[in-house]
Amino acid sequence: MPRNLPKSYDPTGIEDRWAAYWVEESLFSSRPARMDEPVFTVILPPPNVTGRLHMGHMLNQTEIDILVRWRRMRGEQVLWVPGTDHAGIATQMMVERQLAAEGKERSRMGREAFVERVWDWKRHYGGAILEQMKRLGVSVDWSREYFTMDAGLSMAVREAFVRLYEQGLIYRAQYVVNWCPRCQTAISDLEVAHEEQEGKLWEIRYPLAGETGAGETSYVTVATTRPETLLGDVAVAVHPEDERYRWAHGRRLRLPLLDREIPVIVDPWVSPEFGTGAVKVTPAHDANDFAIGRRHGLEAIAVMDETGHMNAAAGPYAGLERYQARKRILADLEENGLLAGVREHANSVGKCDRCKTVVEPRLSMQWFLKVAPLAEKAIAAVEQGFIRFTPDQYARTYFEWMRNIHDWCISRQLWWGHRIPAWRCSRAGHITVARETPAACASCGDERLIEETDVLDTWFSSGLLPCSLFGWPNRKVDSDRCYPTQLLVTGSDILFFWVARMVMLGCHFMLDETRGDGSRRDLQDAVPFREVYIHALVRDAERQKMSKTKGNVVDPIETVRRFGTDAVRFTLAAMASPGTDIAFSEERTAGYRAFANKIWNAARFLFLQIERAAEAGIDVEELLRDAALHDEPLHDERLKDESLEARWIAARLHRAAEEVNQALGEYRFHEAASLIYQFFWGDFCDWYLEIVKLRLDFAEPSCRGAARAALSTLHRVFEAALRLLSPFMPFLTEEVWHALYDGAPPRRSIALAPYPSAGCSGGAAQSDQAVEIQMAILQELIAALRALRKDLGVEEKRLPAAQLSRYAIPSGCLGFVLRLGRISEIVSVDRLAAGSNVRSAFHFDVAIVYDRAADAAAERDRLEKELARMEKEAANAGRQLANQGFLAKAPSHVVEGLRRRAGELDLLIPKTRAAFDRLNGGNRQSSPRRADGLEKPAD
RNA sequence: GGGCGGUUAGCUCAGCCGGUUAGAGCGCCUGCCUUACAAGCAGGAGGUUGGGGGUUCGAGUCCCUCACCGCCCA
Repeated sequence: MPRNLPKSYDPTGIEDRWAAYWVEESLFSSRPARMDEPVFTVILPPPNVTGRLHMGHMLNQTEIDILVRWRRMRGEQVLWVPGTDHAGIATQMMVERQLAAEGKERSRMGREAFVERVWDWKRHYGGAILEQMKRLGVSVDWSREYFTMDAGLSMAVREAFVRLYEQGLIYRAQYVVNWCPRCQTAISDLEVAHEEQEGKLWEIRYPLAGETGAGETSYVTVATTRPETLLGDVAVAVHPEDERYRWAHGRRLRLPLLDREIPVIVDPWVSPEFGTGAVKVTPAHDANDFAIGRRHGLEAIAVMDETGHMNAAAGPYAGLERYQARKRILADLEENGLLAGVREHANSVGKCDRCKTVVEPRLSMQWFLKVAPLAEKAIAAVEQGFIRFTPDQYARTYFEWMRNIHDWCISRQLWWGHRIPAWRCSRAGHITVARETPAACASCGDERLIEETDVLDTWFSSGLLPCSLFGWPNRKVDSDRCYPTQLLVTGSDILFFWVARMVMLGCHFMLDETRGDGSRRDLQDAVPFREVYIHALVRDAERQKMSKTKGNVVDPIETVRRFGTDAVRFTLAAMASPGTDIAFSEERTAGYRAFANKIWNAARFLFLQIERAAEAGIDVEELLRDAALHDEPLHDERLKDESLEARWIAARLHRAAEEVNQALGEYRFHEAASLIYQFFWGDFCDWYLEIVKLRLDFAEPSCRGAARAALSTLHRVFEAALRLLSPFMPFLTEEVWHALYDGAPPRRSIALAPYPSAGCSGGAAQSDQAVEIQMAILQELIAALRALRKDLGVEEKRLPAAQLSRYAIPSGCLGFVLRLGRISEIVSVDRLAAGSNVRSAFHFDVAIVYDRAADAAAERDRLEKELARMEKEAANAGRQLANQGFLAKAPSHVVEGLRRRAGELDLLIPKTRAAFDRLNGGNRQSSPRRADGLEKPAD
């Protein structure tokens, strides 16, 4: 990498090159070189194998990558394991669509051929999202890439299933489950999204059977939102205390349209306030009705098939699609005079999370996991602090869910996934659950076994990842080193789906597991991870949720192409304040692209100086070699740079490093990003670079020593700052860092270099603080000079003289004050002339000698505002300092600080007021007077 | 219905254990192609911290309440 950089930073080719280099060099593979040391293990939340990278992934991966790069640079052994999820429903749908395009159908090709076809698809297209991750340069260990259907992971899934079954925690039962008629599978409660929707509540008369009662007592009116399920009704239920229906207790009704006789039953579950107070009971198509049916020994009549069409039991309506059936049934009821009324009714409709089809509760045989015993341990693990959530309010959400948990329906009627290891014998229908395909029924020895066709919920396998990825239940070595993982970073949307289930399964299985040395794990070491950081959602710039239908989806790869990965990463980090959603904005990203360019140009400046030094005959390479990887830029005795700016920039670097390290430790990405931004741009570029320009005079023999020292400081601070930035902007820093070492860096990558720390002094030392205070005064002085120039309208090219009182510029600093303040000379005087060319600060009064006055109106305005502000503040301070309560109770540094501030105001207010008064007086004169006047002393 | 979070500059957001003058980026205004950078430099304007009440020597920060917005669960 030559030190010859183009004028502006173009990430395009550079990023591709380094992304490839990091993968080729296996830079982030964790060789188990140090077996005895703990490994900082992180699992990538597996994206769907069908997925394409979206902003949520990029945020997630940027955050993990920053933390992981940071820890790696701090010398920890880090292992970040990437992989993908087989995503049962999504992948099956994808391949079915592909087949449909070829005029083929899954059912006709058979299970084996279909599954083979999905594997084909996976081999061809399944790696897309991982390739995108490679392009983004995430520092994962690619040699450990996983797929949830891999043999080892599948074996763990089977083992987990069998064990849970043997422990009585998995059972098979007829139950009303959430059924998606489009996906044609059961889904879990979590996969149903409830939506408030304007619907209707129909009131239907069920006449008394076998007798013709009179008026109100000749029928019972029920209310329902799903009239088509009426065909499966087996009873009408009322509340036992509901006086309106006491007459109907024990009577029988005639089910409209089908003429089946059904009883009126009483059950306290019925809410008299809802609808008419009488509800139809359809055990096969409603979970609550199913429970009532059980209590009353009622049969369940299914009237729909798995596609949402009416079946034979629906009599004349058989074959109709459910909403067609609803229409027809309503029309027929109306015709028969049985429709008593229709009301608008807002009800919550459950939709399939994946395809948005309205879910149809359906009675079917499914496999369930009894979660209560698992939840108990999962709750204890968080309660006892073995798992910590950030932001911590998620712990409460987690508890809320865990404490109200229902059994988990884990079977799916799909072909793609982990097939449930169960067999049913043909003789008696006994179930045999086994690790290996059994030869005969475990109960009756029947050899005619039928394998279960259902597969497991995808989350069942991802829930096992922390265990299965590190070899559970076989290899202990990896588990001992890598389990528990240290950190999980993920979005709140999968808190229950994934996080909670990993905790349940991890605690359950690992608690039984012994380590390699035979010792048992307690709950503290059975948890799947020690820390969970939950990040926010990425929204668009208008804070709208990104969605394909709205068309406001920001494609990260496209955005990266336009602004560079580093800029996008930095944007995400800078906006990732814990607990707050990110409104992703392109303007902001453009701003951080500018930041990248700024650093690029700072590098160009440094390289130019190195070149100039070399031309002047200085042994630059030696200088740079000595400077490699120094966190203490000023600790080299041979190159002691004792200038104020050198000591200042070193102090700032240490302070920034200390604060960045602390912020990252607490997942405050936005704070870390902003600290680095402020340091690099605000301190290093705006001030230090401008000052150091004056020192780099290699030609003048008397300055050579100082110039050499200054170049060394410049180089060291810049190099350390690159390392500070590297986890946030890995590409730019890698490129510049390699260039800095002219292609022969001390490590293969900046990512393997040490992260800057607060320095051996442990942060800003006493002397550093004095330097920072001194520098702050000089900055204020320079700012005052610049403001004065502007007020007085001094032409850009002109360098007027200045006068200064009450302050002596420290030795060695005059040069840069003149240069940055853009003045020709600065004369110390005892008292300054008064006029609009004067600015006062607590530490100094300064004036610019110029033949024009400032705009009086603007100046008056400014002074008036300043005066008002200061007077208000002084009054406030005065009141507080006179308050005995404050003096007695406030901590001493607060009181001291306020006293000091009051002292400053005591000095500044009279000065400002005098200047203001003078300006008012002066204004009465017709023409602007000369403002260079020394005729009147300032107060 | 239950739970959680939010409301701070034109916009997007910080603001830690309550403590001295509420910050940043972008945008805006003014002037500059000052040899690293116009993706830049310099100077500036911009705030009754959603309303009301309380605790406190002291409240953007803690408590109560109202209004509005959002998320999760049923």
